[in-house]
Amino acid sequence: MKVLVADDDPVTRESVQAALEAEGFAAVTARDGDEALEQWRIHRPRLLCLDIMMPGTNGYEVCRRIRAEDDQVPILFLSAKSEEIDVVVGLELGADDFIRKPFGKREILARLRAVLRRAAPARRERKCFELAGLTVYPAELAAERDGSNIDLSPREVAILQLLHERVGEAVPRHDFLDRCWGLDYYPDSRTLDQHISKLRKRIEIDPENPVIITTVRSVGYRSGTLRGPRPS
Amino acid sequence: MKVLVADDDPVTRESVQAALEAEGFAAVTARDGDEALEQWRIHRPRLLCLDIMMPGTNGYEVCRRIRAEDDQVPILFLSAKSEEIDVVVGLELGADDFIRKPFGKREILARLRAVLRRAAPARRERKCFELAGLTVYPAELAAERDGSNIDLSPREVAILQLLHERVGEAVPRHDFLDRCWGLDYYPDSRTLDQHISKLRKRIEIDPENPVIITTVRSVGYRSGTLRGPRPS
DNA sequence: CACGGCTTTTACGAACTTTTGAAACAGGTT
DNA sequence: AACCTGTTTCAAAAGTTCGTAAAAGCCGTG
Repeated sequence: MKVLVADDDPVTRESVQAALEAEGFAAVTARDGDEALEQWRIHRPRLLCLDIMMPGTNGYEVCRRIRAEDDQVPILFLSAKSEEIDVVVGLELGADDFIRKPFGKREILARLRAVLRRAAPARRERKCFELAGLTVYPAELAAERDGSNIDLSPREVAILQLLHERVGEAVPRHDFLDRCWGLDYYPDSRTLDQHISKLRKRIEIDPENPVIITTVRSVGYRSGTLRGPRPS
Repeated sequence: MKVLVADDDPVTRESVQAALEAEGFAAVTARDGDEALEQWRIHRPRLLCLDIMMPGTNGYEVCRRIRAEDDQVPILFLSAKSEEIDVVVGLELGADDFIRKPFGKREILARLRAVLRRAAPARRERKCFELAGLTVYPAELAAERDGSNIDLSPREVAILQLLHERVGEAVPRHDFLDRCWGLDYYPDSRTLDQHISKLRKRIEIDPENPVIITTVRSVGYRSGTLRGPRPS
């Protein structure tokens, strides 16, 4: 997830960058407002942290210009002088949060996540879905089959969700890694197989002859069948 | 939908008003606590945003007086950046959320809607609610199980309330911190676990095998089981 | 300003999950 | 049948997350 950090003070800039990168964000940096705008156009980060006081174009102005093009992307202001932050500015520019310096690594990460969570598409996942007799409740990290409950880990739910989204399709292994593990993560090992194996043991009636998750050799896995579903 | 905004700072008051009106709410405003009470009697808004520090009758006091007449209407506190929000006091008074200034338009709208959504279906429960055999009396800061009484702190009530609102769901740890501790709280520690642990010792029959509050590893906690128990 | 009662943090073991490497296995080809 | 390729399983190593006791921190009281 790309995040833009704009601050003229190299110490702040770099420490924020380091904190973000340590948590798996890709930080793009800028030294001043104009550079921020330029980087914004190039990278289109999913979130911006803007220092208010910067040489040249200041943070407010950068915000205003970005808002002209995109009124969605979350913007978080950093400021050295708390007194100068004005509530009205926050409301009018569409800022999402303000953080006063000095701030801790934990604080900025927590707020940034809060902002992302809030800005995230308010999509309410459907309450449950079914996969060959197994009812999965994503919000509850649980599933049910024949009346008995099975707890699932977030990863397992993600796997089942992906299979459900593409029922009948052979979903390539790589897509699972992408979706369930995160983009640039690439275990070149038996990780996925292992998860599938464990999952089968818990959700299949007969794990030796899987019905819910079937293997598609040299491609990946599939749930359900194209047309003509008969496990006969 | 009528909303009352009480704040002695005209800038905040007017910008919040504008933000609300832009989204289709009818904002009624008040400059201080007494005016807020007066407007409350006249308009009976469906939601209140109260600044904590106001000349004369402060926000907490306004809340207390309104609660004497109506323990349903959602109340949301605004607080200036410098003051510590006393979440415990707020929870005791029956506050529904806290917002720290300065705040973004999106933040206040998001929180306001969240509060409304929460309050809408199951209005503040009559007097009590049940959670796996435990009857909780929020107003009395107490619970009852098998006839014996258990005293609870406001924080504990808040935790149980959140679990009740989302029975069956795996409620993320962060949601507890947000709701039960308030903003600006970034514990890097086992604070939540500690509270859960203490709570379990007092409310569970067998704290080693919790039934009321179960943990959902890597997510948070859950109470109860699947909501739609049978899609049969 | 010490004391008691809370709450939060620290510290660390226990429990659980994920990853990995090795080896057995299965399907399809030659 | 021998081979090649990709999959499954196993067991153990790594890595996380959780629970809790104990220490530290807070706050109002006497």
